[in-house]
Amino acid sequence: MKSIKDVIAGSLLFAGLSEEHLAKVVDITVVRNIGKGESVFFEGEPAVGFYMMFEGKIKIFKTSFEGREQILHLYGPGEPFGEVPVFHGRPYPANAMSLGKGKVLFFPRKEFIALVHDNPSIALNMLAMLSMRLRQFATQIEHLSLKEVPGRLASHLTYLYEEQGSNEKVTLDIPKGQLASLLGTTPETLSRIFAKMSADGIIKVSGRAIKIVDMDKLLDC
Amino acid sequence: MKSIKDVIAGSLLFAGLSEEHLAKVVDITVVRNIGKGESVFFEGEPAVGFYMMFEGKIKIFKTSFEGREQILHLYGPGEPFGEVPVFHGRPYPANAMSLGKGKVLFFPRKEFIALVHDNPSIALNMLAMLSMRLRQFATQIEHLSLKEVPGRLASHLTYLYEEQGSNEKVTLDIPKGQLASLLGTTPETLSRIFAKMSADGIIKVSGRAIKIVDMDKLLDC
DNA sequence: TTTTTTCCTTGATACAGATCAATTTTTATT
DNA sequence: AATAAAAATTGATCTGTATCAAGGAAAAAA
Repeated sequence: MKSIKDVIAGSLLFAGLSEEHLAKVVDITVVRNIGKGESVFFEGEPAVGFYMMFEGKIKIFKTSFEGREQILHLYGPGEPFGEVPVFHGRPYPANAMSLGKGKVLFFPRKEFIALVHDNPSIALNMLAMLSMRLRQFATQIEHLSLKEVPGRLASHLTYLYEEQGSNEKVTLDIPKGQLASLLGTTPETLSRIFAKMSADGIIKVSGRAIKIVDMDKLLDC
Repeated sequence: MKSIKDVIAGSLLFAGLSEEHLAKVVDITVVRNIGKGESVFFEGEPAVGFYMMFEGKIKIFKTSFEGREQILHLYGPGEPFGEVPVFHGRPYPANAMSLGKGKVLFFPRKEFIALVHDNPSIALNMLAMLSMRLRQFATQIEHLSLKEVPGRLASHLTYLYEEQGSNEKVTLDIPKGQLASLLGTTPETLSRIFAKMSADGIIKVSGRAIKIVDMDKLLDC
């Protein structure tokens, strides 16, 4: 089991810090246990700091008036979230809810800002972090607007494929209903598309395990 | 007519810099004239620096394989663009094209990074900048996924309403076709919705001038 | 293991919005 | 002012996907 310090030191945000500075970071961290489906913060809530995933998985999402949900991000251990308000004071722009049992680290705003002043490299890491997220968002907007659901699913599967490395088999790391919300569609539609892709000999689905049978066809979606 | 220094000093990115530092910024800037419809950079192109709008208006956008276009941002004087690649080296994530005749300022990556080292407050300004953009993107994703086109148009009109202040009249600052691309729809659909809203007594359209007749109904869209 | 709950799938239907096509209006150019 | 080019509108049609509804499978709890 990883320690708080392990996770912090292994994160991109705090990468390259000296032992001394790392200790200071650990010093201001607060650990919090979260249960399945528990909220860490809500959209519009005033922000007094930001978080980093310690154990488990969290979703950052928006909800419509009618109750439909769009996932913006999924974060795992070592990934910070809720940092946006830290740098311009406004409330949290979206909701954060745990997908399972887990632990999060909390960094109070004031103390963190002080740390940044001491350590400009944190600011540069943070800039890189936010830049990466902007890029991801741009891709998500592109997909939502210019691709249809099969294309978005195909992109996600190839993304998992590259991430997971092993042969032609990928494993979904979230329930299919949540994947639907991430792709900007409904569970019903996603289910139908999985069925269609299977019928077309593109993939083979058994539970959360997806075998990519024909990568070329998949990329054509 | 504003000078280069005026625009730089008035930008959020370089806000609060001393005269001395401002001079250094001006020192590394390169001015470039751009014509209507001219591209400043393309998606995938290696980035050697970033830009700031000097005169005119620029759109940042993605295009689909079939040629449909989604605008991610519209920027005017004083607003930087193409900064994302500066902080993690990868190529530009989208295209930039001028909407009319104008001028842009270019900041070479290397020189700018050196400036940041000298002046940590630039880094903090940049963090605030990127945070704001993440927030805007989150809203855009929310709208694309959870709202229908009339709702997106309504949001845009109320946004213009707040920005422009004056009575119940707002003026579109871009052609309607470009607005369609910004809202993630087609010119045809947008045109129909304008017609419908007019028929419903919500707004009154004459060219680019929109009069908001019934704000309550508009917010209900 | 049995029960309960959650998640997923499949069918039938409805609709928002894209696309194709043609015209009109507006803006730019000579 | 006349001509050309670009932008916007309107009609007809088609399709992807949401929604409503119900049944089945898997996972969690007892």
